[in-house]
Amino acid sequence: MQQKKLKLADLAKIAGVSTSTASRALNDNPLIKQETRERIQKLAKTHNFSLNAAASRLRLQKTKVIAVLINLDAETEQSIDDPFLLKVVSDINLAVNRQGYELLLSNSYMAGEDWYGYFIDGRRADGVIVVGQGKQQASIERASSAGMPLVVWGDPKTQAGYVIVGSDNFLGGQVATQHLLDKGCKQPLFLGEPEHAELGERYKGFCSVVERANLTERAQLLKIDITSQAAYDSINQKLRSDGLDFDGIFACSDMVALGAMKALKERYVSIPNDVLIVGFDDIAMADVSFPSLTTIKQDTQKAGELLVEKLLTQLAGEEVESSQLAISLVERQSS
Amino acid sequence: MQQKKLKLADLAKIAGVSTSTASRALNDNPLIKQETRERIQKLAKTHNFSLNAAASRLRLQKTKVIAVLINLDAETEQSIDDPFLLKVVSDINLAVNRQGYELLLSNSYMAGEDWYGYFIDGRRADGVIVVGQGKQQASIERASSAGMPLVVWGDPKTQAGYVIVGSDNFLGGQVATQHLLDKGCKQPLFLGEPEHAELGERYKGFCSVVERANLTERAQLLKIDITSQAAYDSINQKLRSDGLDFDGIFACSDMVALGAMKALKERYVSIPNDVLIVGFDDIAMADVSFPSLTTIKQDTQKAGELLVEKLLTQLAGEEVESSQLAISLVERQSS
DNA sequence: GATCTTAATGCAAACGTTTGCAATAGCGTT
DNA sequence: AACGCTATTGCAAACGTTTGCATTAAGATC
Repeated sequence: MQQKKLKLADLAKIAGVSTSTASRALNDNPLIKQETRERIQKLAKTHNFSLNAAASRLRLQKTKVIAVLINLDAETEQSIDDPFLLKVVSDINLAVNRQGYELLLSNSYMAGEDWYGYFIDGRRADGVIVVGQGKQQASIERASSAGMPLVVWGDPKTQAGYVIVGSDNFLGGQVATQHLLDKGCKQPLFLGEPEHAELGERYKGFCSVVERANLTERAQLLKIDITSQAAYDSINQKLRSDGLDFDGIFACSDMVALGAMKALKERYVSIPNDVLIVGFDDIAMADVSFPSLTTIKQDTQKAGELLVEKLLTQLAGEEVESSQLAISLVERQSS
Repeated sequence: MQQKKLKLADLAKIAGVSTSTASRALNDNPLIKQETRERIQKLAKTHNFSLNAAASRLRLQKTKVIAVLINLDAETEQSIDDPFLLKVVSDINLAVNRQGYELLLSNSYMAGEDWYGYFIDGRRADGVIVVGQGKQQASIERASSAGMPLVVWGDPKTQAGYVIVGSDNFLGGQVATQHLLDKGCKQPLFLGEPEHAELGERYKGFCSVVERANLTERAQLLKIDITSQAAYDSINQKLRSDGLDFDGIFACSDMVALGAMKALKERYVSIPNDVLIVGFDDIAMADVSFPSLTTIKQDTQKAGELLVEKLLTQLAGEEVESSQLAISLVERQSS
């Protein structure tokens, strides 16, 4: 079994130095002679010694932890199932680790109302990355103005008192829609939820292109919950009631696009011959579906890096600004 | 801006009691008069007071944190992209929170070799949930025999010195394969990686059913990396070199199944008329693909709850045993 | 050889909780 | 009036680091 936990003092005794020296040695403090440092570090390794993070955090008043707060709209407790969001979290995780920080995975359920108190005063994390602006914008705003180091994954165009990193959703909407038109679409349909911050920008992009092409009369908006199931259902229903009165879909996300695609395929509407489809996100499934899905790619890896970098800069006391990530059109069979 | 952080002593002073009383009051210790307790709790709320978790952990020698260690096979640093794994993590997160614990998201990159030292001695977490047995079984074994509270998501049939929670993969393989045969399949193909712990069991289930039906001669194994891309590539290549010499596929995961499906559809092989397909996991995409994918559903929510429950039981000092989750066949259009 | 400088190390306080034990107050019993 | 009992509360130590300051050792300078 495990022998009793070594503390720094024990290690120091073994090495025949004081705890201060041991501490400094482990932190590679140049005050300590190079040789001594190496000796103690080696000793620590052979004895499987680890510093007590709790003690260290108490003394240093910082945690080397970044909290990631997944901001679910749902009032209902439920796990995330959009693969895109999960990908974002996973890429943040990587970026966080690469900077030598650890990642506390949290959500509004744990953090309660007073995020500043919970995370910062509570010494659970040094800063927070919020994934998804959702409807809790009030909580974000409050935490931010309380001085909490904070970066949000959302739409950078949002006018807010906090730093936002996100794709250029407006441009993405334009590119996607323009692509539809270029491919001959005359009756474009937007499938999504314009109330939502990021998706709303995509819709605005859609509208601007449609207007420029004088197609406003023939364009449509189909408002749905942003799940593939809802997309499937509502396209189905629309086909039943209105028939096929559109020839191109810009879906607000890939999951939504895939749901719509399924409904169309079941009714033998040919993609891309009868209806063109463009999605958003570029999740793994976009490439694997049949026909494969044309989409707007969001660079989640870059996103993760940028979110973390901006947060660390804030922690260092410097001012930071929101920024927008470039998007790119990935052309596949559905268009 | 933020006024200076209140400490327990300050709150106590405001309330006109000692810190001990304040501490006990916040922890609802019955030593303190009911009335006093309520008064102090209310005061804490109005002043946005939060206990310093670092100090608390130092003193208590426990963290109320559970670490989730994602055990990637890949030597290459890379983010996870199998939606199923992410779903598992997300459901663990929920279960962890429901028990009043927090979730530290980690991976072998951060934890290094000496997991016990890093998590337990380092006072970063009270216990660890490992997702995926992967190839690091040695690290797991070592941590476990060092006495680390630990539960692994994997295949419960594995003979190992640690507690495992997982689906009945063998039975799942049998059910899936039997279903193929019931639907008239005469030349079943297993698509996956039999070396892998969980997938290997699925393959064994496949074999046992095939044997019982005297189809061993006509059954095939196609060994691939477990990504949809690899599945797509290898089915493509197989069609080119061998032609269509199978009429049913049991894919080791839904992502793999979807990759295979795409290859088949591109060559106008009809699903389910020419080839039946059954997957494993029941990710969201299984329902949305066209044709929708018959699959073996794993109950990730139950998994999350069970993993956490078993870990907490271990923390309480009791012995725990591995256990198997029931699986179920979800029949859709692909079969 | 006394003094100064520099390099390396040690001492002890502080971070903010929790808790065993001691202390106090209030009240009934003899 | 002294005592014992119970219900509350307070005192002070301990958890294991880190770091400002003091100290020591060793070499350099006059």
